[in-house]
Amino acid sequence: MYFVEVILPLALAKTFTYSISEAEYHYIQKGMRIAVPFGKSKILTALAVDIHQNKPTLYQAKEIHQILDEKPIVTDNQIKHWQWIASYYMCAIGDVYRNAIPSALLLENETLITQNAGTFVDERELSDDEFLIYQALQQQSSLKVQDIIGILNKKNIFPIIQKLIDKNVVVLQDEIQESYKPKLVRYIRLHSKYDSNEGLSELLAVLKNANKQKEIVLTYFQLSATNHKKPISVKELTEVSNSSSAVIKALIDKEIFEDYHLQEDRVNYTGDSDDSLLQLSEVQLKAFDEIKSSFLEKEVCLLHGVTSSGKTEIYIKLIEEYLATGKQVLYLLPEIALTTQLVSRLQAYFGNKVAVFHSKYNNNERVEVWNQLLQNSEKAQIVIGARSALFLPFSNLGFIIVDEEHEQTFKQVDPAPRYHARDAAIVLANFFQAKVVLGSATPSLESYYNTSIGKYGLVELKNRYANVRMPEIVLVDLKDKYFRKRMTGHFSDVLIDGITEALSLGEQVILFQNRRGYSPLLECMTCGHVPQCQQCDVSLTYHKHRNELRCHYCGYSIAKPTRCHSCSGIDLTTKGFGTEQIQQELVQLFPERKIGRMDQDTTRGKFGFEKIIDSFKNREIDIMVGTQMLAKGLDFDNVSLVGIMNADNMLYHPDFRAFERSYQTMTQVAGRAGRSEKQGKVIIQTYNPNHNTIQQVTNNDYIGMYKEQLYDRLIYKYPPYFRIIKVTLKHRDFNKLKEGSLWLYQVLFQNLGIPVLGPEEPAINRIRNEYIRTIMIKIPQESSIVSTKKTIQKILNSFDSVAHFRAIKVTLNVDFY
DNA sequence: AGCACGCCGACT
DNA sequence: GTCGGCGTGCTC
Repeated sequence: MYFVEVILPLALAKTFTYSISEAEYHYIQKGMRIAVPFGKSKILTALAVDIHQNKPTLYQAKEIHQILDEKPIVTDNQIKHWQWIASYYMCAIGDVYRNAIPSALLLENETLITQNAGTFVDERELSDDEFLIYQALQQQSSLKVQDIIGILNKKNIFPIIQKLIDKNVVVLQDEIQESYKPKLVRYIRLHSKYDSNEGLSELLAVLKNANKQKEIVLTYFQLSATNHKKPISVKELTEVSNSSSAVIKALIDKEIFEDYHLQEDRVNYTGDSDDSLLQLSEVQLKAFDEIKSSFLEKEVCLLHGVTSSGKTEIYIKLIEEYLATGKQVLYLLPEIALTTQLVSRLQAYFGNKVAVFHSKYNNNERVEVWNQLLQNSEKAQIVIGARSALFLPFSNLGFIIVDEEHEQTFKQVDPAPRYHARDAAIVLANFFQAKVVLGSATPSLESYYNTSIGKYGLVELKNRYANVRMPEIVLVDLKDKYFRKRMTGHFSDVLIDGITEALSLGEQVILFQNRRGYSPLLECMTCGHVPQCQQCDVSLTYHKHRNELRCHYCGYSIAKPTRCHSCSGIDLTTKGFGTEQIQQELVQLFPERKIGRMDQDTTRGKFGFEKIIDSFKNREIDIMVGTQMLAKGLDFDNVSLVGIMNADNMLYHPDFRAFERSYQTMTQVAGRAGRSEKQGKVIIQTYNPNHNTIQQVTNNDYIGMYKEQLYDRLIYKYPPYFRIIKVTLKHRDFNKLKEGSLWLYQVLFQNLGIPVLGPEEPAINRIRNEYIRTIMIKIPQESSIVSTKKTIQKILNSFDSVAHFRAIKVTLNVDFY
């Protein structure tokens, strides 16, 4: 009796046991994928984590369906790391597995049903349903399970298919299909009969009357001469000869050329590496040495360097050192900062050793990076990626960089696993005895705190690279400006003058407005009614370019009404403002200038972001209006002025991190100003110019902000002094939810003996027709996290066993960000 | 999580 | 009389 223990890609906490043959027992290794039957009709891609001989007592183990790998595709360290994530972030191991592995490696469960050609079918012997399937198969050669569900309008179709199989009417085919397909590139070469010298003259004779074709043949010879026998792709030939594929096809048809295919990596860098130039400045060199000496005693080092202090060069030198020792390097960045700018900079230095991994890469590209790592290939010595790159099969990881360490996007919110990539990276590094550098101009309070207690090393860069000065920050008091009628729309006279001056000098301007859309609200002037989302507890946002009202939570949208839905009044006005309205106002103010906008609405698509960035870099755009996105590690060397339209809506977010985040965002946005020799200027418009946070931004006083906020965190019981677990409860029935959350709160409060807050109705208390309540659990430093989590899990289990509450959906967010 | 099963109320 | 809502239990 032999068994394999597997993880399934489902939100199930436990592993499952399947029976295997003796031969399979000797073949299967931990980390291989195995297709297993699950439930009545499903086949899932499971991951083997253990092979044993302990027969389960409570149930009959099913046999596996098929072994999918010849070698493990997941390493022991990965499984260990995934298990840590599941337990620390309180989610199912299946959740981690599903999130970690490229979906192309989770095979599609696509059973194809085809007609059994060999048998004669007596239609009279078929039931109605069976006949419908039979008939459909006369139209198309194969059907998928989903198709049949559609045809019969039934869910349980397997008994019917089984009968058809028994009657020899249909057969099942290829149940499991690898969805990863290697990319093939079409190449071209001269047909072998023209290899000789006589062949060549013969060829020119044949083409005497076909000029275009002759041209291509000549280009081909040119290319093969310059390319030194490297294969010539069809794409290259058409481009260089400036012809069409039709002409090439004609040549292939004439048997002058022949085409062939070679497998190629989608992710390929072809430029030459240039490792001669990078020289660290004295200051950088000092920081570099400090980091290295901090690594002698500490695993993690925080590199706190003001914007434009040249952190990237230090990273590059560090990477170089670890590469030299044969180790792999992981470079984590927030998704949004993963631009071609940085990637090409690294590739320029390290050539083809750099692999990139992020969400805009398609499935096939991800599998390629995965496989390269698995083979410890030269091509993936350095992986640069967003948080999910953490899950790749590293074998010899030596060094991790978490750049823009303070970014909240490192924390995954939905779906589970709700992990923080920075923290999970540190754990991963521990498995490999690897070192970690956290980099930021505005470190998170948590990380800076960890340096103050000696857990992490700290290295600081206090000046900008090449002694570029920090930008000058000008505060504009909006209250005063409105009072004195110095405002044009949302622009103060100071800001307009600043923009005019910068533009007249041929410089570019960035304007930051932390809100997309035209204006958030449409309000009836007669009765004050504001249109609401049907499914969520929010007002709809007005989007002018599509003339519609849209919900930013569920995407629900309606055309902009001409009359108030409530009183039919026609006097509707917009309230508040977003990026789109700023853009409109700019068009009025600077009609001859080109104005761009960067937010979620304008950066869709694989290269949407890059396109906008590039046109700004190429100075096709004079003024760029944008949201958060603008703040994230982008370098523009011609921007001399940055305007923050309204600093207040950031400050007054109902969130314990609001001030920390406002400081970070404003400082980061401000850092986009004045990158070359000239000092940049930042204009901040605010109603509260004397607010501490605004003053700290103005004086570049990180320590002041840190100390003030840290004190608040201690008083109000927040990180880094307390660990936060946020419990979210959701249900369609308001009263049931209210009862259930109160029950859960009371049990948690009574059993944990630590601060528990709630149950709170969040500001937005209904999304997609589900009501929401939250409970906050605050774990003090002296309490055991592990045992607290165990207790919480137990309480959750008993919550689930109360019949009346079990339909309430509960999610846990550990280290809520 | 997803899904089938089974029990009740609103309809052709 | 049936369709379809959702509460319940289970998946090796």
